[in-house]
Amino acid sequence: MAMEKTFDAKEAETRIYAMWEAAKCFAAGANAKPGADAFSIVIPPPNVTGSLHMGHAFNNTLQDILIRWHRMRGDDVLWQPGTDHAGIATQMVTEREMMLNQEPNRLDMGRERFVERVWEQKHKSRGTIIGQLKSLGASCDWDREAFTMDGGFHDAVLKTFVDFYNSGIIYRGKRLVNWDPHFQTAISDLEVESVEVQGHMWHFKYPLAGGETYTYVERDAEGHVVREEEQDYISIATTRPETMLGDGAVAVHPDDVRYAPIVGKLCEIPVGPKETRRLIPIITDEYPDPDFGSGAVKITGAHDFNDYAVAQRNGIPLYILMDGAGSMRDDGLSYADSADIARAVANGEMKSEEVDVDAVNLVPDAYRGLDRFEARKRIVADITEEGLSVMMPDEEGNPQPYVEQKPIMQPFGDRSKVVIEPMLTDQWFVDTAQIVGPAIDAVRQGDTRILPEQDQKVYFHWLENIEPWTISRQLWWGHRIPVWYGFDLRLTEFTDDEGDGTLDPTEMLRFLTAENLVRGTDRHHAAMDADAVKEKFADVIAALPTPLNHARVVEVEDRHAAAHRLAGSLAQYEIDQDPTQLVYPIWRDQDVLDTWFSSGLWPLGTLGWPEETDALKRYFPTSVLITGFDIIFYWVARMMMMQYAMVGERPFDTVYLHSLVRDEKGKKMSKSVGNVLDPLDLIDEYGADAVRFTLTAMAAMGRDLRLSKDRIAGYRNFGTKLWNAARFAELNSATAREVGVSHVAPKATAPVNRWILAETGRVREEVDGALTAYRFNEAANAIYAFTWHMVCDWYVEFAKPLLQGDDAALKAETQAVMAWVIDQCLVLLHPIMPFITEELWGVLGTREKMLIHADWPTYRADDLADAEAQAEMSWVISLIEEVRSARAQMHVAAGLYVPMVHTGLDAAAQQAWKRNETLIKRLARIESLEQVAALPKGAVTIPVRGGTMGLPIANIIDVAAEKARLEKSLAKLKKEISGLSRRLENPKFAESAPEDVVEETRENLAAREGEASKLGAALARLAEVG
RNA sequence: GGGUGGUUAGCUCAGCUGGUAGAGCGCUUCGUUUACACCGAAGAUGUCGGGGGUUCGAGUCCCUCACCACCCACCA
Repeated sequence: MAMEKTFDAKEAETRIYAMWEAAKCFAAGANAKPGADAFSIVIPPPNVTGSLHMGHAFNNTLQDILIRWHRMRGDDVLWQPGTDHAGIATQMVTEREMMLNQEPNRLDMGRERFVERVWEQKHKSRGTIIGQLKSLGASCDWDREAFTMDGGFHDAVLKTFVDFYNSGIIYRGKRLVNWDPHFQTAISDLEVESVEVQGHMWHFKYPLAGGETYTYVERDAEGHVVREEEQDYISIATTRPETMLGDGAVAVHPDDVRYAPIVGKLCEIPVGPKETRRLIPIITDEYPDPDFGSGAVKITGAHDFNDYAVAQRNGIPLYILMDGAGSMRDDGLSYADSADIARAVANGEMKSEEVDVDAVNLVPDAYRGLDRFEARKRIVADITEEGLSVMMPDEEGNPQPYVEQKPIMQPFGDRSKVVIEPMLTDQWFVDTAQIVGPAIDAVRQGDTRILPEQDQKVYFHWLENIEPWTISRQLWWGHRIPVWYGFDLRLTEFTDDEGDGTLDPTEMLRFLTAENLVRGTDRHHAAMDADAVKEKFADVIAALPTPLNHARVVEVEDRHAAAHRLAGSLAQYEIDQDPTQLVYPIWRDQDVLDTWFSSGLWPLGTLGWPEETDALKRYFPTSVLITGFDIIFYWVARMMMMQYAMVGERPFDTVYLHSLVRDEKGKKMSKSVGNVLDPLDLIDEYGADAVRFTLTAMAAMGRDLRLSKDRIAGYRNFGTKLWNAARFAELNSATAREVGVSHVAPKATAPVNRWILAETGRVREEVDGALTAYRFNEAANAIYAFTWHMVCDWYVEFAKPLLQGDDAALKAETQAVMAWVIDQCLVLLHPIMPFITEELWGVLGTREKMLIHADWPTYRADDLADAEAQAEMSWVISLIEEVRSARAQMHVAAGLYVPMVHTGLDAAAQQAWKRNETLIKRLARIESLEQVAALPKGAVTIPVRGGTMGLPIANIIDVAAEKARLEKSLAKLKKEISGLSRRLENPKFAESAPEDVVEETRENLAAREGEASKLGAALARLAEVG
């Protein structure tokens, strides 16, 4: 069959992939030799509704290279694929589509139906990304494809949650967390991005209580008074005036003498109805920086992380001002009642812990229900109007409200892009400090290696300063938190009418109305499933007084439903006095787990844990994780912590963190900027092999890579080059099909064949060495340079005369060597360019196995090394290069064959000539070689090792050009010679430098001097001509 | 404010444990020699960011400065 001139990637890639799949080539353990070592990789699971972007293409190319390489080496290989349910992202995608389809929205749909709807979305889009990975050539064991919400995986998540819960690693609490007002859920620190934006800082007066005054004195660095005045207020700077309503105190630094006179006094928050304005104390704390702003900070514990810490330290009450959407609250108690409670706390009549923060609402009616940014505007306007802004003179000296324009770091949700609000809410947390130890030690001790090594520092820094991890999300799509709640009927405040210290069931029942229950105390339990939970609650019930101890457990939707159900049940009991009809309602936590909590279990979960599966035994710990450095905290660190916590073992032997793929200008690819290169488009245009090779060649460790289409086209051309080398071999019967499949290097006698075999041995070691060290780019470059510049540029050219010559034995030998060498190129290139190599493998021979399962070579460079042949061929190559260079510069017509002479070549050179005469003559366009006593006048001089050669072409030579050429070469040589001799003349060099370096320098110098003298002689001859 | 990486040919970047600079693309000239014009041959281009130090010798190690990028961080 005649080969086409180019490889049709589009047609072939699909066909070849299907062939591999049909033959189950990717299955775990396929091509494993008996007793082979396991080699396993878990794929970083892409979002199930996502599509392949350049980062995925890069990431999976690297994984596939390692997988294919190890598979060919006969290891027991598993590449575990799968997708992530990606809570927020998938919920977002689904809701967007529902909106486009004009389906009812999530809330109208209800939780159960909505979750079903997301599953539909999942099923619909799952194939997309998987198909895209396949078109890239990823050789995952697709039969094992996992999903983070599969039943088995869910078991792993549940078990982990329950174990953590039972050992106190997971806890629930009302804490200040990052709240995303768009998605209306808590998010973790990592999902918040700080962005610098232009902001304002307002300066307001908080009047001192009772019109009190003090002398405010400001001094410069030398202690001179720069300002002194009587003030009846304290000046506060804030970027968030809307939070003033929730202030609990004003704090100043204990050493700040300016405010010493008023510490402990009260000041008034200058917002809201005048008659009900709250007074808050002026306290001291280390937190305020006296040099910043006025040095006085308002403390709003429920809406700022710093303030929260100050409030905790000083017992300052927390007041929640906003709802989940980021609007000023319009629920709970009236403003007047709330203000009364706040005053009672301030007076010490009530403890701040006793305040029901969810009920107290200190937002005045005028601001209730306003969006937070609208409220800010109104409050600023109101304060300014009232004259409570601090005034500063403008350029003309007229006093103006003091508002600084300044850049501030503002937190945004990484997905929603809205301003994140610190919110005081009930959430679940992982106390990561308890499980972080082994994850740090593993890397410290080298049990797990992180590459590039500099990223270890980042890893350590984060883990050593780890904060609790907020794992609950107020979403519907995800692993629902396996915790059920029931009312603690023992602890609720009953009125003991008889005062005898015992609880009368009837008194209890009267008290247990829905309203009281809703405000009562919960008691929660976690378990693997509802049955186990019921058992737990049975114990709780048994401990209750009669008749409640007869109640049976019933699960209801939520807390409200539970309260009503219980109240109803009790009302019924009042009537029929039948305790067996009493129910004890429980309800499940409404929240789901952070997606990263489940993907944190990816290695264990995909291998079947908590079941003791064979896969787990065989492939865990996994060999290497390849992922982007941007998820080192999100994912890598958490996997380390979680696998250690659950099974006490490292999840990976090595973690290879790669960098980001950027556009050709170095910008991060993003949809909004529109600079995204879609890997699928590129695959379509250039073929998967070209895209893969480009990414591999650019994968220098630890550096971002800039992708350009030119580069991809260049590597597509490389594929064509390989294709045509194979095509040449095929046309000349130099293929495995013709000469037979050879697993070992054929024997060769001709230097040119011995030489290429030696070079093949070298490149095989180079490729293996580079891959072992995860230097993907070096592996790519080594095999690229070998294939193109050794095999194509030289060997194929050398082989032409031999293949077309009369020497049958030499021809046969060359065919055998060429067939083998090209096979080796295919084998060594296959991990990087799987499609074209597999195709050629099939075209060039009939084999026992497909290339994907071919044996990776183990011959060593030393086995194939041939010093004599290598030296001889390097002589031949440099001769040809010299002749070509001289001809080009002398403008000798490219196709013209010219005679050549030499002046007494030494024996080695003569032999080299003789044995390679046909090749040299053809490639250098030499007609003949004759020995002469001296180079004729006007000859072009070609200095070679072991003699001087020349082209006696006086009739076509341009004397001036030749003179210039020689002088240029000579000048370069002289520069080198002077450098080398200066080194050798330095006595310290000989003393301290290693012998071989000194020796090499000497040889170098001698060679340069020899060449220089030849050029000098040539110049002299030219002078005679002139 | 900390941390990390970068600054090498016109462009994009290699250069691992110090021995005196490379690749691809682009550019110039020549070439349809029966594998390949997605090609071949030849060629031009570098104070390796500035300064200092260690060393016989530094793009490579140390210090320092400048600029760029990214990550982390609570300055109201």
